Amino acid sequence: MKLQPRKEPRQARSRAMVDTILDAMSRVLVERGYAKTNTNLVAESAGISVGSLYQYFPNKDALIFALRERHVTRMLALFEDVAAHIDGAGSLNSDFEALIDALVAAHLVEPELNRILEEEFPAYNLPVSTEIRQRFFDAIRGVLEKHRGSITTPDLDVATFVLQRMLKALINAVVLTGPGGLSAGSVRPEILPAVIGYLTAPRS
Amino acid sequence: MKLQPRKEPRQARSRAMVDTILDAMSRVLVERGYAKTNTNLVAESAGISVGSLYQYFPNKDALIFALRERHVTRMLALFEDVAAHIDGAGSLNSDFEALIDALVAAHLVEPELNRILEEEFPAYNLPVSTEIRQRFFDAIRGVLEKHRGSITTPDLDVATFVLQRMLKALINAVVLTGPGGLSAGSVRPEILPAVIGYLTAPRS
Amino acid sequence: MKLQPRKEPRQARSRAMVDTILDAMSRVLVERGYAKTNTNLVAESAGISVGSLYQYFPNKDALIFALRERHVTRMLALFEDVAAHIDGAGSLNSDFEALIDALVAAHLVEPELNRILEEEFPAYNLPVSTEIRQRFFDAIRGVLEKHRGSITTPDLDVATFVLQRMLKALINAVVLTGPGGLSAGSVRPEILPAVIGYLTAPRS
Amino acid sequence: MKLQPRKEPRQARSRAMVDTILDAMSRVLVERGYAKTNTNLVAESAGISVGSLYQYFPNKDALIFALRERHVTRMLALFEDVAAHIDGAGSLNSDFEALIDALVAAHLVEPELNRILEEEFPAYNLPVSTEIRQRFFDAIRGVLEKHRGSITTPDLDVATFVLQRMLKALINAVVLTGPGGLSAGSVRPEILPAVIGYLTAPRS
DNA sequence: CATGAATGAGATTTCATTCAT
DNA sequence: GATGAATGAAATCTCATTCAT
Repeated sequence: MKLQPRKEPRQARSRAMVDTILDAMSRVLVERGYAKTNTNLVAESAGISVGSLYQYFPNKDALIFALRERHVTRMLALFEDVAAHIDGAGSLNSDFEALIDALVAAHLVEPELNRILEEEFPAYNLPVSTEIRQRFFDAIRGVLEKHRGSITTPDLDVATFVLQRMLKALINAVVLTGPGGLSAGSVRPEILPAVIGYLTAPRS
Repeated sequence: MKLQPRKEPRQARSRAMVDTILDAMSRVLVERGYAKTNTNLVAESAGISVGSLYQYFPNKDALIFALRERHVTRMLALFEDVAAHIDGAGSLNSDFEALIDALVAAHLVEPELNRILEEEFPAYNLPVSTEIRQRFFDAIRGVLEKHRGSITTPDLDVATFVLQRMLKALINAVVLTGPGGLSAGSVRPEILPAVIGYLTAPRS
Repeated sequence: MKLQPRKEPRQARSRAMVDTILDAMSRVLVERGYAKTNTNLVAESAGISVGSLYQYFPNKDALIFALRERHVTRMLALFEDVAAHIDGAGSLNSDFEALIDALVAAHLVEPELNRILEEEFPAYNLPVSTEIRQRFFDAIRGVLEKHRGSITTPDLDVATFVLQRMLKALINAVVLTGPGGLSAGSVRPEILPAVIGYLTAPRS
Repeated sequence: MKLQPRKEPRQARSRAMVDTILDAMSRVLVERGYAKTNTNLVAESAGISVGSLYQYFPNKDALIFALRERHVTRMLALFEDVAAHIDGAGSLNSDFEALIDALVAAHLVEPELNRILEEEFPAYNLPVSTEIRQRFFDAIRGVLEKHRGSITTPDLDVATFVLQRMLKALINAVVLTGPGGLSAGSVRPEILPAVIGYLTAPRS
């Protein structure tokens, strides 16, 4: 008579393992850089055998993809939390200020890993899943909708797309470059004007 | 009486060879992607032996670096041509329209190569030479200076830096994405408003 | 009741493998000479893949070094066995006769390999480990000490050093040269007089 | 009407060239070590083209062989000069003292080159020419003959052979090891006792 | 004869992946 | 399922030698 057959044994063990492996991958990546990262090293760092690693990931690309996916998901979580609290009661300015803060915070989740993923990575064949992309998109678009009246941009989809690119570029400029130099300090306060400027620019 | 028939052997032959090799590199890169590009293939595609390739480039990285450098230099040439004709007589709007056109044109020099270079590359290991960067920077800054009066951004250096990032991100969005999708057609006309919006945004 | 059937997997397998590889290295070296020896050939001759070879030796030099070390260790073993039996009860003459016999025997362990190792090698890059050297030195010095009284050489360390060089040179002369020629037969009996002559030479 | 067609044009030019090349080879060898020496480098250092180098030497081995040969010949010249002055009027002791001095001097002709040639060299297929060997042999044997009466060694050929090996080993021990350490200072004065001891050892 | 660019076989080493235990 | 030794294709780079100019 078995009571409480533990809980979700297979799945759970699997999840934990997957995370252990991704943690190891992240660690090795950060410690040695992409060029010197290899599956054996990752397995070792995860405290398992390569064979086991291949039980959870069919190949190296899947591993990379999963790590990126997890990283972006974590960023998304942080970002959506903030975005959810934007109720349109605030001004366009204050709402986007919050959004940008959230995005910057999101980019600081695992900054070194983020840098590797952004800079050192052959993005070959490994696009971020469309679902994640879509949710980032939706979060931004949601805020835009709440301020439809104050925005001059004709098409909200296009505006969202443009904003997404702008924000990513500017935030990476702030986050990726080492401390010192032109960027970090002085670029940060320019992001909001750029966003608001674009959204409220007079259109002919 | 012979007019300089001499010949310019060394330099000339070398230049031609270097270009032949870079052309081959570009071809292979575009055809097979970075991951499947190797020096033997490049040499073969250039119609020379690996040995010869290594007579002109000390190693694979130097080859990639040189290709990027050549590509960016070509883009810069196109861009500077246009930028040079902007004399400040036009409006901020029309001048930046011209600048954006030039930049888009520059990004269409070798679009597939450009895509590989932008997307598949360990940017980290292969920074574009600072001279090229600086000249792009100067060209943009030059236009800003001519319109200093109509711009609300306090620091022109920072503004240039921000613009550079914004422009690169948006133009890539236009240029890099395959046909179809949101981008190309609809994003293009948004670049100018984004730029002008940022530069003329009211500051508190 | 099973008596320690356990198994000694890692170490044991590793040892065997290392020996298999060194055997193969030795074989290839003897068959083709150093210049024509390469890791692929060694792996093939060992009946393993190159990859496996590199699991046991980090690079080609380590392989050569290990082979030399093993060879010299085997020679040392043979030599020490004999040297251990020299108790000083015999005459200087008879003791060194035994020592020389032991040394010659030691040099005949794997004569062809020995020849390659002695003649074809960048000795400079591959010094024999100092421990081995020291033990050869000690064995000789031990015998000298037992006959301190009959030896005219003032410094035993120097004498040992000189003897080591002399013995190596003369024994190699006997062992290394192909059959026929002056050496083998007629040089052998000269080694003892040379040694004894040196040790007992009247000093001014 | 041509007078004085220069003198020995072909030969002379050839000789000079050969020496220039060997000098370059020696220089490169000493500067970079055997492993990093290659024909292109040698040609460059000689101030000629590789093509020209191959006009004078059919292949790399011939180059190495010639260099060794030249080096050994120079050593021989120095050595024979001294040996020629030994007229048997002196004692066995003093004559061999002179001989050893000459040999040491000979080994110091181009010490770094000598070291490379002795230690860093795969001697594969490249024995010193028998003529040179023979002349070294004859020089030593000549001295022995002059002291036939005071020597106990039965066969002079064998004695010469043995002496040659002993001397080479001991002198290299003195010459090759860097300053400091056991060797240089203290081994040098042991060479003569070793030689005399061998030659005058009482025989049963 | 001289030149030196071109050659290309070949050597070392890496690492994603498999599979017998 | 886990293990990790074994695999071997593949990649980078070197250098003795040739030969068209």
